[in-house]
Amino acid sequence: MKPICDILEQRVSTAMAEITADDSVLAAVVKPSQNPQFGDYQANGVMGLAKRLKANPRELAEKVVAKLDVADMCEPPEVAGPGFINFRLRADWLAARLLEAANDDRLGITPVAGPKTVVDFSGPNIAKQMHVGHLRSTIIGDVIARVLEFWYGNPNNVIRQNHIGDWGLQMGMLLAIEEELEKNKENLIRALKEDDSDYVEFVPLEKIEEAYKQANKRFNEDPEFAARARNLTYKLQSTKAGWAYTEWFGLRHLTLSECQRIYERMNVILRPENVRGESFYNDKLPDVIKALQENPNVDCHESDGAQCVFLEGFKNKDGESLPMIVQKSDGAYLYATTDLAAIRYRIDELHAKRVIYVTDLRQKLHFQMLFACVRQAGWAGEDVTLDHVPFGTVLGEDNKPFKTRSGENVKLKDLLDEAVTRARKVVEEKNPDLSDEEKQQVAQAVGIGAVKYADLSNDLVKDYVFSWDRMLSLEGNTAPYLQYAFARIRSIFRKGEVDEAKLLSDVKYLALTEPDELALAKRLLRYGEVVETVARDLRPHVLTTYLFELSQAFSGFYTNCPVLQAPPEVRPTRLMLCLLTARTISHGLGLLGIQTPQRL
RNA sequence: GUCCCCGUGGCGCAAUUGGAUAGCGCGUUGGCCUCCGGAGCCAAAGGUUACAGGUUCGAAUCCUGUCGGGGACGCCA
Repeated sequence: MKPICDILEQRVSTAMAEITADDSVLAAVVKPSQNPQFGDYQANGVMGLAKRLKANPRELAEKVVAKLDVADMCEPPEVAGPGFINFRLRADWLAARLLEAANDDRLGITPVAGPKTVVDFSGPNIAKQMHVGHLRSTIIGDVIARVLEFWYGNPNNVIRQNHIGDWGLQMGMLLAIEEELEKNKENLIRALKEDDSDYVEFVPLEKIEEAYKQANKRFNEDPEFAARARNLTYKLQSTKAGWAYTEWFGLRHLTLSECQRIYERMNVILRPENVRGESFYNDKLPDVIKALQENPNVDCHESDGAQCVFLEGFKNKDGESLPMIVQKSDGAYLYATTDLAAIRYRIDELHAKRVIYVTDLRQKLHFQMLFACVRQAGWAGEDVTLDHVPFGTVLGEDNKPFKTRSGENVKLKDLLDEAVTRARKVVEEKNPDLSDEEKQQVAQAVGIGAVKYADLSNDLVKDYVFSWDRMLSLEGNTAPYLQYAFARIRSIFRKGEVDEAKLLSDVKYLALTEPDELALAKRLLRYGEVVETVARDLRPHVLTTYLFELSQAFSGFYTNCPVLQAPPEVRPTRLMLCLLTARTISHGLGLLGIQTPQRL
């Protein structure tokens, strides 16, 4: 079934087309009503049309209503205010749709064919532990991929790409340190291999990260070291046969294994085969420069020793044309170059028709220039959509970027540990009778869920303050609240010893009469249009808001409508409402990468 | 200096991107429930949507300016 909004949109615009000769686009602009007194849905488009036709909007609306065929699903529509058309859904139609949803794995949501889409997210760096700086991109990117996979009904249509930082000077610096250590047989990377043939099992990334910081310092203070680092960078990039490449490969493998563990703990779907790091594009970079220089539509030339692309409409602080540097004066390439190579690869090799970048909003200008450049170069045609999904900063209680007391970036590993520890206390309090193992599983789901939900539940472009107390609260718009709601519904089925398969096959109609039943039913049926909105606008908080409102609607229903003690003629209907609510919460949280334990 | 983003009851956030009387949670006040794990429920108080203009049937949303906060702006990503 299509979302109700879309069904009505189509019906109303058809009616609008019948009463006007104007064949330009006729948008009915159907939206859910904010206020129940105006019905369930409203069409706002007639007022816009009236303006174009210089007609009286109310009269026009009456004409549209006369042509409108919605008797199967709605009470007779009403014209109200300056020209709104209000719709109230019929209880029997709602009931039929709910049964349809209940008997469908996709909750009655029809997949919509979409473009082949690349989602670029996470992007950690080699030799560094993942930290809060990677939190949002990783969480949000995964959600976007999950939502599009579901909405398109075809997981193969969505390609996750992890554009890791695994190349460049910082690698040379680290290799320079390693070179010194090896002289003293104290080597950093190889020591791990000797300890264990599968060095993945031992990952003192902390040690490597320390060496990395040391290398940065040395690089700035010691010219001999700096020269050696540059030389090793060159060696690394010029041949796969040498020591430098081998060491680099071990380092990379080690870091990625650690990342993989983090992704799995976070319930984020991102696998080794999704990794296309900077190194992957290395041999494609010279051709990027060449292609830009030879492209008659692109102004790419040398400036102050660097190769730059100059794009119209971009100015620097002196009001001069702002260059996008694609090759430094020393011949090295930059992230703009790799991003250009990546975008070509995604369009030409992966056949992407839509590319989505999930990064913090400080990179906005970079992506504007990048997109402008590939458009101008003709590498991305009109059939390709390029999106940057920018997000704000995670702040500490002091309203400054979230750091440890000593001013370091908070490691994701530590953050996840603390989330689970704190969630364990909540579980301990709520349900002390669970087995130790189950408590730990639940704590995992609740803790990680809380962190993710807090990140997703407000507008992406805004900063938010990281607060354990708020995100782990069982009250308000949080993951634990929804997980608890789910667990409570599951407990109804346990207590009533309900055979769900039998319920589904037995129930042939739903008797929706109570206002709370109807309100819940209508809320349940809006799930499809919510998923559609998230897929279209890439705004996950629309989904969190919906799930919270759904739970509130359920609360009202549950308070006023007994389920297990209900008389036999209404009990199946109410059980079905419970079942669908639980499934919708679970499915929605699933799209957010959050698990729903049966008990909490 | 230029550009971008943000500003909504005491606090935290929404408002389906121009729709009707700006909603929700926390907190506050008063009431309700001998009931499926209170995730309670109902009611009340609390708003000039930072400010000033403008656009139109209609503005938190669009335009102009001001104030406040954050960010970006040539060899980092």
